[in-house]
Amino acid sequence: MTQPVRTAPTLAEVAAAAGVSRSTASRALNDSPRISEETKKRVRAAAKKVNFVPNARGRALAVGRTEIIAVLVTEPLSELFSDPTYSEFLSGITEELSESSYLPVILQASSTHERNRAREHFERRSFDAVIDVSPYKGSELLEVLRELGVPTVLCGQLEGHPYRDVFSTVYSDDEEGGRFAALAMKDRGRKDIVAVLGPQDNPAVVDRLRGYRTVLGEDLPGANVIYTGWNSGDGYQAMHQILAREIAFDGVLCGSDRIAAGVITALNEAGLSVPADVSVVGFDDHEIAARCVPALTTVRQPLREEGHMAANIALDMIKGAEPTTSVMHMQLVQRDSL
Amino acid sequence: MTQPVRTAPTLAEVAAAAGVSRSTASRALNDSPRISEETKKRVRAAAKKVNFVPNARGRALAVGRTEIIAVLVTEPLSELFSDPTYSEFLSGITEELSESSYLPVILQASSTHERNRAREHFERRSFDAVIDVSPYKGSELLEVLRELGVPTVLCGQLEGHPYRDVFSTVYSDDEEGGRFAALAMKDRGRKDIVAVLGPQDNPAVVDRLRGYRTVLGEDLPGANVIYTGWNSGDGYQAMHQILAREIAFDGVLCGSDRIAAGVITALNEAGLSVPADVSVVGFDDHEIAARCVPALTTVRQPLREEGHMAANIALDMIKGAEPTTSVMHMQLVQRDSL
DNA sequence: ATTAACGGTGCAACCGGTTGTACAACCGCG
DNA sequence: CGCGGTTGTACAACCGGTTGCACCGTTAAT
Repeated sequence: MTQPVRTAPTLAEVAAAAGVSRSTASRALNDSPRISEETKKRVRAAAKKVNFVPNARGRALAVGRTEIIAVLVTEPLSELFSDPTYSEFLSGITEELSESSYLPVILQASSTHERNRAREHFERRSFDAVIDVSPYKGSELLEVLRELGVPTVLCGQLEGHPYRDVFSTVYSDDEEGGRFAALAMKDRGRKDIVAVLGPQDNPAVVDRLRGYRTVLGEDLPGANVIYTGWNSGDGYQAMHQILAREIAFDGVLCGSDRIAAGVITALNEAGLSVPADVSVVGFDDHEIAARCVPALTTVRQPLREEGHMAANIALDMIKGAEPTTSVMHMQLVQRDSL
Repeated sequence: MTQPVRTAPTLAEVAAAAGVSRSTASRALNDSPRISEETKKRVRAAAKKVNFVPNARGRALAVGRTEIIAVLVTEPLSELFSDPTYSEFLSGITEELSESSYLPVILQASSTHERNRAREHFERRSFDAVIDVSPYKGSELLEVLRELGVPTVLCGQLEGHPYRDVFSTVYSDDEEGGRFAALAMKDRGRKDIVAVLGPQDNPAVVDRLRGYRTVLGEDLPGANVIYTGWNSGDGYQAMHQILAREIAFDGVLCGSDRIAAGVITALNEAGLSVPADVSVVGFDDHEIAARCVPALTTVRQPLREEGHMAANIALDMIKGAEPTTSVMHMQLVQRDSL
């Protein structure tokens, strides 16, 4: 039982233990070419012996970086948590940054109060870069980040791209995804389409619908478009509403795989067979998609790759790279529900 | 259109603008009693004028604190995200800390790789305290934190309390919650009980079951205990299995409100009425509970308050307080499903 | 009138690293 | 032998704040 509350060893102690100066110790540990192999070995041994780890605060001050990247979440956490696509995306970020010395941390800023706190820490330069996961809200913060010149990556397309020249952007081409889903329906010969989408104010939803329309035109009448939440329960309920209307339809485009799962359940309960009577196409290629019965044909959104991309761009911007915009491409995953 | 990439003003600039020394400027801004009101005003005006915000890195080095508290998540994010109780708890932490100058950040450490990264940043003293949201896994990290003497709060009861003397602990009394739910069943005269719980390896589940058993004894036979996931779909499926067994039961104890929602759906589909034929009791008092039909009787877990408590303990420990253990109490919320 | 007390301020050291530059020791060369 | 050129190291400044202490000018007490 070693006693804790050990005070951390400093570089000076390492230097003393190795019989060199602080500067030499620092260079040795940072593998500077100016230090002899001999000395490096001795310093490394000393560092290991006293369990030296460079103090983040001192290092940050000296090098002008904290090596921490904030992943900014401006939605309520509960909303974030209810959308499983986020977790995939966030994992992508973490995964990529774990190759570097940078640490991603999630920063919640949903309430005004929280946003003010976040703002303060941005002003204090607590983070080297910011990845904004849902830049649709909280634009005051974006304004602050712009003014401060903090490297920032927006995940999602901003209408009118007000910050295009200052911030980088990463997003999946939702319109393309919509086209892919709609094309699949069309190829299958489906003519009377219903769409059960996510929230109407969600930009991705808007874009996907535009994609649907590009392909389907009047085969997807406005009355057949329903906006709802992202969950299977929402899909279930929406499909019940549609069935109650007693309109004819032979295809359902869904805003998420979970919506699709609910839709299929409702269809089955109504005695309709998928895909014999009705074709269903999901969105996201969430793990639930493969487990559906029948397995769900869906549009895969490269979320993890998007995370990688966002992280890499952030790193590049820290090194001084210019802002860029990169678009990730969607992909149709053929399974059995079409 | 002001141009960005402004380099941040330093304390020296403020001092110059106010015609005082750096030290005086610092004290004035920190409201030291040794500075005259006159001077404070002048310095504050100067600071405001040049938009001064103290640099986190310099400040951190000087005061020995980063003013950042890590909320450590050792489960996969997806798991965290699938459990809505977390979001409530996390909000509690954020809420409480937003009153202080501390910033909570979520640190994901599910993979070994991520854990190593986290470990490094702990060793570098990047954070003033750590709140471990799910201390059941990743004990190597706990060991590191103990050795480093980083103030740490564990959220959840650890078997054997191996770190009781070093870390603080906050948890809800799950066993008590189990007793409350079971007592309600008993008072209602229910004799044949079924339990649809969360994952078997979850400590809260174990404790709750113990609470059930304390009250019900043989009214809850082992064969009637089903372990499953936390979602309504899981509850739905579990109840189907139970119904297929054709055993007699008149009460269902559920591990979460969402499980309960699924259970009720399944019961209704089977032609059983809640609460006339079967009583159902949930857990958590999640928002879904009040919206259920019939409205769900459930055990309220004071998640938000638990978050407040964890945050406060962390702050106290940073100031040097001894580790403490605090138990939050459960509460039965009577509604219509019993 | 001298001095102690005190409020207000500045100097300089410090937190823990990194880095520009000076310098000493050594080499080979003319 | 003296020179320029390497190589390896140390000194000291610096990053941007905070803080112990000395010092100044007042005013009150003796």
